[in-house]
Amino acid sequence: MPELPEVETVVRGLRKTVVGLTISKVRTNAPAASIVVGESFKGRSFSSILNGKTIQDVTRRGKNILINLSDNITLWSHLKMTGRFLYVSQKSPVQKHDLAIFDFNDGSIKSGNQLRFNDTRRFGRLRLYRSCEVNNQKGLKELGPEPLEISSAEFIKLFSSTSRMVKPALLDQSFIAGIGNIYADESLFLSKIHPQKLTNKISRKKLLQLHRHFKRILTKAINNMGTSVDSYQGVNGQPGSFQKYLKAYDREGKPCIFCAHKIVREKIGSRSAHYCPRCQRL
DNA sequence: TGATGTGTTCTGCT
DNA sequence: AAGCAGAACACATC
Repeated sequence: MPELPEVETVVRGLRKTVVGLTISKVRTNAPAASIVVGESFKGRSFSSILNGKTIQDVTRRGKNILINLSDNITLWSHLKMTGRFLYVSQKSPVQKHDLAIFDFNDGSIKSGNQLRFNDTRRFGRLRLYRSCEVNNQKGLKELGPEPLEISSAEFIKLFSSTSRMVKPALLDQSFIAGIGNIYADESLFLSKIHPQKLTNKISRKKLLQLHRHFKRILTKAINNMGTSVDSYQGVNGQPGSFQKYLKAYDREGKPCIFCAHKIVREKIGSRSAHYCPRCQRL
């Protein structure tokens, strides 16, 4: 499942492969919901807008990918659960779930590769907006702070500003952006905080630990090119390797690394939470 | 065959 | 107002 480290890995992969290239052709094979064109384009098609545009840079906001194109146009993508960008040879067979295929001008590039947006579950999105309006779109404008940028003081302030269970809060993109189930469970485990603990009832000391731990975990996961417990792959098809460092997520029934008690898995805030009931007390 | 899980958005409840 | 539950989305997997 792509969360911040996986999305960051994809962004870095796109920077290495397609920045500087000019789009020469776009083919789509997607349900209407998967590809959205902003109203200011007045009914023009996705492919006609993209044709001839040069990819200038690629950035990330939370779990969102922003591909900035020439003429102040931004291709905004969210991978949801199974979305992928793959940079592959034009000869590689088109897959059933390749929803969009981008060809590039040859120019000086001789690779003959193309970029494909593939999504088996079709929850992922590609959206086109003018760069000046993209940040005001629903899904981007209400995002909370970036976890790798927030200071410890801001972090403590954020947690004291509300009273809600910490696990659902961490998953709430408007509370803090980019964290999903894997890294929420991992950071709460290392900080020894129960997932149902209320945000404003966590001690300052524990909050500082949580702040430090999730920065450390996210950074280490990025360095390992993400976590592949399911189907996640980077732009070149490579899996991540952070799964070998998981201590709580996907370890139901296995011994806690601190006390050997079994890790439990329980629905909290309608999402499964993995934690050690002995180390993480309410 | 049917339940499950996954991120996000939406609706409706308290 | 804020937070929560549940549904919906689409599909593979078990």
